[in-house]
Amino acid sequence: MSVQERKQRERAERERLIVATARELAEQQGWDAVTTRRLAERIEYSQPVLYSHFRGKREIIGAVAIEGATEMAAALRAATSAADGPRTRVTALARAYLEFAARNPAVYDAMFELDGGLAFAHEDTPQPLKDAFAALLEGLGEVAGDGVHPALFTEVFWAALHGLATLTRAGRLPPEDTEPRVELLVDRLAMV
Amino acid sequence: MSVQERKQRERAERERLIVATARELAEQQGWDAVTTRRLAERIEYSQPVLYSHFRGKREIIGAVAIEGATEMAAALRAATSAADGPRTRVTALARAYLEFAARNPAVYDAMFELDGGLAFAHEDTPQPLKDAFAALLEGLGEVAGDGVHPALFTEVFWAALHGLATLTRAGRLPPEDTEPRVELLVDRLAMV
DNA sequence: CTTGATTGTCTAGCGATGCTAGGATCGGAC
DNA sequence: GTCCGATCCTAGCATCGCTAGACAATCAAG
Repeated sequence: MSVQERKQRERAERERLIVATARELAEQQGWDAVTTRRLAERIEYSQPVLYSHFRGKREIIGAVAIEGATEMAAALRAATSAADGPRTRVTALARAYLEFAARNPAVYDAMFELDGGLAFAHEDTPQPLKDAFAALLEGLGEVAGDGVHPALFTEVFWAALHGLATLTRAGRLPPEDTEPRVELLVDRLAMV
Repeated sequence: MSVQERKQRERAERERLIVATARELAEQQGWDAVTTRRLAERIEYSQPVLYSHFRGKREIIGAVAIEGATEMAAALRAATSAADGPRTRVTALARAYLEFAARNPAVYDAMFELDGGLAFAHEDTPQPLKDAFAALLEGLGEVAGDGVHPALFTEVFWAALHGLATLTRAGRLPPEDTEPRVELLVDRLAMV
């Protein structure tokens, strides 16, 4: 039995290596540079090995997205738990979100811009994605205001953050004024 | 001279045909289906003809984006001019924006999701793009609130709309609650 | 220890992509 | 009628995601 277990471990290890390498390559040179050939060469295996772990490139992107969602949830919770008072918490959450997007552009793309073949807003949505939204909800629900459903408020606030993140990174918004934008957003949207 | 003029006219006409066909094909089957071969076949010319008009596929996407920006600006102005009172205007603007994105997904992608090789937030930004932002500014500047720069307010409001548009279309947000989201956004962000 | 089968991996190749070089063809100018 | 330049197409390159089939390593059975 031990032999099979070892093989399973090695297989899982290699799968992690694939995901980590894809992510690294995407962060370094963009997702366009993440071709199955280059990826295979970097992990020092041949192309078909990738397909014994994932159904295709989409699933690899999806795996990076899930990994990213886990990290984002942790980053958001770390930011909110270090702040006291609803207003401070929301601001910290917003900054943490935008910083995560700015520091991990490829991961953010995998989560929200690219097609990773993941389900959203369904029951079969992967747990890490649900959890990332839950982390948003935890920090934002308390400032939704009277008579406003926390989930609805979170969706709107999240959409605003997502818009700021993507438009800024795509060069549609000048990056200098990020801070006043965040303050305006929190000032107006959050009922504190 | 007349011969040259006719040829120029025909050339311009063919260029319009290329852009219109690319847009049509993208709306019908998505941008992935817009390959240079398929596009060439539809306009009944060979592939290289495309490259005598555009530097590459990116520039074709960019041309669709510019065309879309012109239309969006017109749609936004039509919506705001038909409404009276700041509050009604902003709501109409938001609805018009989201409706444009929902009804012209491929064009919206060309403008904001794909790389059309266009400059943004610079002096060499194409005029239609500047004008679309100007249309937003016209409708939103008056509700920025005291001490808030209209351009900054417009950026934030726009980012929120963009986030709603993209997250909804990508299936990240359930589409049913679009209307309450818009109302919440206008309620909170606009100082009316 | 040998054998046979199963598992794992690689080489080679398919169709499709964006893009380009070089030859053919057509039309206007003399 | 003849030439020349502009215009367009055929053919091809490198690269893409993905897969079939050959090959080698590994393990259980005799």
